[in-house]
Amino acid sequence: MQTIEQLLESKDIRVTAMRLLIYKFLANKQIAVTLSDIENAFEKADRTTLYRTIKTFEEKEIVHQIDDGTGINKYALCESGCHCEIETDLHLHFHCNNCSETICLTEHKIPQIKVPEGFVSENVNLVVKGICDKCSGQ
Amino acid sequence: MQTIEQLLESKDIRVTAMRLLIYKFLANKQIAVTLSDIENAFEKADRTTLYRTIKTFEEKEIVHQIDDGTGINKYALCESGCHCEIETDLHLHFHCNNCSETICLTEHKIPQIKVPEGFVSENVNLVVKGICDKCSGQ
DNA sequence: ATATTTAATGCAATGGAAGTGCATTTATTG
DNA sequence: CAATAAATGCACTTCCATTGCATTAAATAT
Ligand SMILES: [Mn+2]
Ligand SMILES: [Mn+2]
Ligand SMILES: [Zn+2]
Ligand SMILES: [Zn+2]
Repeated sequence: MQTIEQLLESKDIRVTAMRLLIYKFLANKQIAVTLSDIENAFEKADRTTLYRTIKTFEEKEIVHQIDDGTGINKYALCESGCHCEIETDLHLHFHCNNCSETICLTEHKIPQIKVPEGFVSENVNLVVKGICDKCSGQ
Repeated sequence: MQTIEQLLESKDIRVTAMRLLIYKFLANKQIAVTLSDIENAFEKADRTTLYRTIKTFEEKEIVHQIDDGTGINKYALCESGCHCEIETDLHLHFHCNNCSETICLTEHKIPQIKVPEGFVSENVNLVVKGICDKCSGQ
């Protein structure tokens, strides 16, 4: 069991107060968040700092960006030990048309997708839209 | 074999010079195009007109919008007789990381995706990224 | 401990793209 | 031809992502 500080350091991310706060914020969320979500949670902090913090987290692979089709980038912590760039680690995302929340279905890996001759698959983005468990009333 | 005019009329789209031009432009493209692509092809036309024409085509289901993860909406003609809203008609899209082109793989339908209990799937977006046939040199 | 260097943060500004209100032109219909 | 409705053009707005540069804070060397 490592502390957040240790995790950040192990990924070559220098520990700052802001980074710890943002990490904890993401860790507490069960859903993917937008930059604005983070902004609203930390009103005193500058938007740019939040933006760059997320980008740093993304580069160092403790956060992955999610394109759920809303046109707004969302972010979520990676599973510990995940390698988002590897196809076998890719999970699908669910976007609720009712509450607009987007969640990682980390248990649901993306199936092998066949592409035509001559095409090389490097990455797959799979987003399912519909009604989430909370909104479907069950 | 129906003319473009007949196709538009059958979909309740009034025929105008601009609409015919845009339709032909889309029909000649083998790849999905952005609004800017259309803008560049028709410099005399106003962007709003092009925008609204595409939106009309989309509503009337002769064009589908593609979110390939670049953050810029792309559009492509639907197959004749397709119903983009129906899950079984959904095909996957391929985005080339080299030439940045996005193409419809209309032959490749999206496989049935399992979602957890309580979730209801209404729509699926599947984008494969990698190297296209032209760029892979084969 | 202090000076030097490097990284993080804050502020201001930019740019791209989507979208809208309203006036004008064009097409349709009585 | 007059009346009506739709399409087009122009100006403007909003939202989000991104960058340059000055400032502050942290890390390292002296
Ligand atoms: Mn995820
Ligand atoms: Mn397509
Ligand atoms: Zn929901
Ligand atoms: Zn290519």
